[in-house]
Order: sequence, then structure tokens, then C-alpha cells
Amino acid sequence: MESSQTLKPGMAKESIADLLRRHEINPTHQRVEIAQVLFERCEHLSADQIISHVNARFAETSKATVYNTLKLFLEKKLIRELIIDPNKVVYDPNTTPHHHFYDVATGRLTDIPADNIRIGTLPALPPGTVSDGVDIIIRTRPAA
Amino acid sequence: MESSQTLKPGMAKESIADLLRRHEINPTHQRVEIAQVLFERCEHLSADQIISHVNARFAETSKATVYNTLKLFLEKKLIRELIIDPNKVVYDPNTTPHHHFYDVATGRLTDIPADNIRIGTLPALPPGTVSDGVDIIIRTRPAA
DNA sequence: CCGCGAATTTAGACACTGTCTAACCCTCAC
DNA sequence: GTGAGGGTTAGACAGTGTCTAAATTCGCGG
Ligand SMILES: [Mn+2]
Ligand SMILES: [Mn+2]
Ligand SMILES: [Zn+2]
Ligand SMILES: [Zn+2]
Repeated sequence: MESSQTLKPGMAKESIADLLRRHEINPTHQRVEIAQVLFERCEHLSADQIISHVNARFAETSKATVYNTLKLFLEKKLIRELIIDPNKVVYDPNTTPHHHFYDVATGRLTDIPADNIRIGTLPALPPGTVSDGVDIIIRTRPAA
Repeated sequence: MESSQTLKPGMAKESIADLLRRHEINPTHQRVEIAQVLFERCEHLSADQIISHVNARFAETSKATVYNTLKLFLEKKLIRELIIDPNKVVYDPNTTPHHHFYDVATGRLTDIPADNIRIGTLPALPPGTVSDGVDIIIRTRPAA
């Protein structure tokens, strides 16, 4: 299982295309552009920000395609979805297990490597269900 | 510090009014109705569901008032806000420390008492910030 | 080269949640 | 009664995301 976190910021378009292919995603021009925006910055971006970045030089990708593509990337587990801000979903190119600080004043999101948090005993899951992952969000605010 | 979890489902209107007063909330008719919906059921309800319940017998409270009131309840720390479903915020009348199971298939939310989860070492917070709380969401899906 | 079906992209209409405004209502003090 | 202030309201509005139907592009066999 290849992992996206091996990507370097300067990764070439060809590598991006390969990454998509390894995740069973047909690397169209638009999909490569969107993946590039996500993996070059390696930040937590909203759909809106992605649309802006992709179309910064000149309009080349529609809103519908960006939403379609993000959903596809999610299905193929190339990226993660974070539901933290009530107004917008943000997408996380880092699919390794990790958690987040969320500054309630600024909205800023910061990664926390999974090894920095140790969870003791997980409680018994509701009957008939299995775990699909654990999300931990530590809300922070400016000191004093 | 009085706590809302001492409320019983059958709690009378008068008690609800007292609860609001203890939280420095002027108990108007609409606010009592909304609090009753929240604390009688003690479930996680969306604004939409609250509007429906409050106006089930006959229309008596506007959308604007429900949103205004929920925001007021939040400020006064009478309820909590949960950002888990991308489509709607849900409100939690249980303000004691606890976490949640989230069934990704059904959208169902279930409480996890805080003592059922032990967090080891918290990572160092970003400089200049203090913790404002920790939210843990265990996503689950139907087994097999 | 064609030609054709499937996959992809697109503009714009649409749905949904939540916010805002400006008028209105209600109570209470004077 | 009057005025002030808090509370409520309808409905317009905004932001985010979805859907549809048409257009474009792609892959591929002939
Ligand atoms: Mn480009
Ligand atoms: Mn009523
Ligand atoms: Zn992250
Ligand atoms: Zn809860």
C-alpha cells in the first residue's frame, strides 16, 4: 500500500499522475491539477480554496468537477475529509493516522501525529457495528 | 455550578424556567418551549428538528427565534454544539464531559461517558494557546 | 483515419442550512 | 399613557454543496 505522505512538495505532474493511477483514479487534466493543489501545499483546504487555487492562473476547472473529484479522491482514500468548521468541510491530503488542533478564534487547523496521543481503553462499540476510525479534535483558544 | 444533567424527562415547565434563570437566561415562552424539547428528549437534535418539535402542535416559534435561542443557550453554556455531520450542526443538552459514536451509515449519534475513554499524554499545545476542550468521535459502520 | 460508446466536464438551476434586517410586539417603569 | 428595551418575526439573503442535462473528451475497434 503506497502512501501519499511520501510525496514531496515539488513533485512533478508525472508523479501526481502515478499517484492517482495507483489509487485507481484515471488521471485527467483536472484531477491532476486538483491533486497538485492538495499535495503541493499539504494543508487543510476547503473546496472553495481549492477552486480558487486551481483557477488562479486562468479558469480551467468548474465547481462541479472540483466537488466530483474531491468525492472521488475520498472514495479512493487518497484524501481525508474533516468536519470541524460548521461552514465548510476541509480536505486533508495526509491520510496517515493523526489528529488536529482547532483554534476556535482563528479557525486554524494543525496536525497532531497519532503517536502523540495515546488512547486507553476504547469503550465497547454499539452492537452490530465496527470501528471506522477515531477523530480527536483539541479545541484551543488564545491564552489569557 | 448546577448541571443540566440532573433534569428528569418529565421536568415541569417551572423547573425549566428555573434552569434558564440559573443560567442567566430570561425564560420567555419560546425559550422554555425550546429548552423543553431539548431536555425532555435528551437527544442530539438539529435546529430543523427542534423547529419541527416546537411547532408540532401549532406554529408558535419562528426559525429566527430558534436559531437566536440556540446561540444564546450556547453562550450561556446550557447546551453544547456538535459539528459531526457535514450538513447540520446538532445540539447536545448533555454538557457533562463525554464523547460520541457516529454511525456513518445511519448518522446516529451515541454518547460515550468521559470515563470510558482515557487519553494518555496530551501533546504540547501550539504556543500562545490554551485548551478549550477535547472532542473525540468514534466513527462506526455496520459490521460485516 | 473514422465512428461510437463510455467517461468526464460543465453551466447553471436548485436545495439546504443558517444569517440578517427592519418591523412589530410586549412588558415594565415612570 | 408613554417611552425604552428586550424579544420575536417574516422573509430576503448568503454560503456550501448537489443535481441535471448537454457538451466535450477519451479509448478503441474497424
Ligand atoms: Mn493548470
Ligand atoms: Mn407550546
Ligand atoms: Zn491533518
Ligand atoms: Zn452527547
